[in-house]
Amino acid sequence: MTGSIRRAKAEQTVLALKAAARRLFAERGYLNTKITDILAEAGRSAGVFYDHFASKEELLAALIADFRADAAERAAAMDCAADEHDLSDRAQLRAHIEVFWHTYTAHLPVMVAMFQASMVDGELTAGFGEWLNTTMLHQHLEQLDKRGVHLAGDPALLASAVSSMLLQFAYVWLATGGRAPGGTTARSAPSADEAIDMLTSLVHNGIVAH
Amino acid sequence: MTGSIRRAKAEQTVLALKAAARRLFAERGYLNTKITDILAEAGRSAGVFYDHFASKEELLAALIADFRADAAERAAAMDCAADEHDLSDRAQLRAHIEVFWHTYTAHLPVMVAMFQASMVDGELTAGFGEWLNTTMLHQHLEQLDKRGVHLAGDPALLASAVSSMLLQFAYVWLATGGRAPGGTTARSAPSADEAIDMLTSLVHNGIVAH
DNA sequence: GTCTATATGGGGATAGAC
DNA sequence: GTCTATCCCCATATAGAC
Repeated sequence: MTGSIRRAKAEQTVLALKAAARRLFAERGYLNTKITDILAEAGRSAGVFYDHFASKEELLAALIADFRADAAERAAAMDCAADEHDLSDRAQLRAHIEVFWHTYTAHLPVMVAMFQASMVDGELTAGFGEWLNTTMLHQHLEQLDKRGVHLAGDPALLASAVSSMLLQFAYVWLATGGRAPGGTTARSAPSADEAIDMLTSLVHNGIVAH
Repeated sequence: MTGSIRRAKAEQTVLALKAAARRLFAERGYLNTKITDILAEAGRSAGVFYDHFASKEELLAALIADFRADAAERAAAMDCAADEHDLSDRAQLRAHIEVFWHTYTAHLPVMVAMFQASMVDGELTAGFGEWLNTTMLHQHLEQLDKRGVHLAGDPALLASAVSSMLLQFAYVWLATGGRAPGGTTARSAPSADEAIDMLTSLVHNGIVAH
């Protein structure tokens, strides 16, 4: 049964490489991380990487798959179908944003990596915000629209704007280590809850026409 | 007077390099543009680049300087001091967003480059949105706050969120060639004016508490 | 499955002729 | 000032021993 032992060891190595990659992506970013660095961080030596992944992109794809699985689970944990939600209800909206925030936080390395990879790839640029944009926002907004709520603009545009804000804001906030943005205000650093509240208010008031 | 001739030729080369860089940044992005490419695009040969710039970053710095000059001019053209503005007035807010949009459009290559460079650099990540964030937004929001307007959150956080939205939305919109985001809606592509209207409504309603 | 050693190539950067 | 030629570093990727 040496076969299964070998497989187990390989599995261990794959996990070690993924873990190392996540650490480095969070620390220095995806583009600045060389395959060599990942190997070193994982305590493995040169050739090993290619025994498990064809390229750095493929590793990222694996991480994204892991992320998607977890994101789907978190989304499902919010129970019920999209048409039962009502984003014009503040509490529900906040719950959505909170899920987004915690998912983003939990997968920060992958988020950073996707973000940076999309800068270079072009193919990914358009498709990047989709898990958020289409999955969570666009449909909900269409729903509201059909339900007769007078929105601030075209649902697709609105969804794009809101997801842009959430993604970029979270990126700046988290990827820079939670330091308060702006910086001129001499206050104690705002908490994540404060940020989520602010985002909730902004979106809640912003998406409907007044 | 060969000295001045040489200087003039050098100046020409610098301009040619900058122009070539702008073209390529817009076309394939900053990170994907190699120094070699810029030289080829400018029709110059290998060594020339380093006679004028120490690195690609330095070239970008020069482009940013050009941009800042123009941006300052556009901002000044909106006349008057910051404390005379009132972002809670929809027309004034729209004018601000319009200036941002047109400035962004006019300097798309530099915007793309700054954006991408800041994503990778980390040093720049925080500092990137500042011309917009601090110059235009943060101060205005502080003003409103002091004037007793009840904002949706901490001015610094709000400013960061709004600038995040504007930058990311414009990036996705413009850098991907103005293709409509989302894409599932089978409508004719929305116009820039439509986008600006939407952003105006979103911000206008979003920043004040209701 | 994992290691060491090494081949390959792209792109940054410089030297020196013109 | 600009060109050609070249160096060199570093990351990717493979070969083959263990």
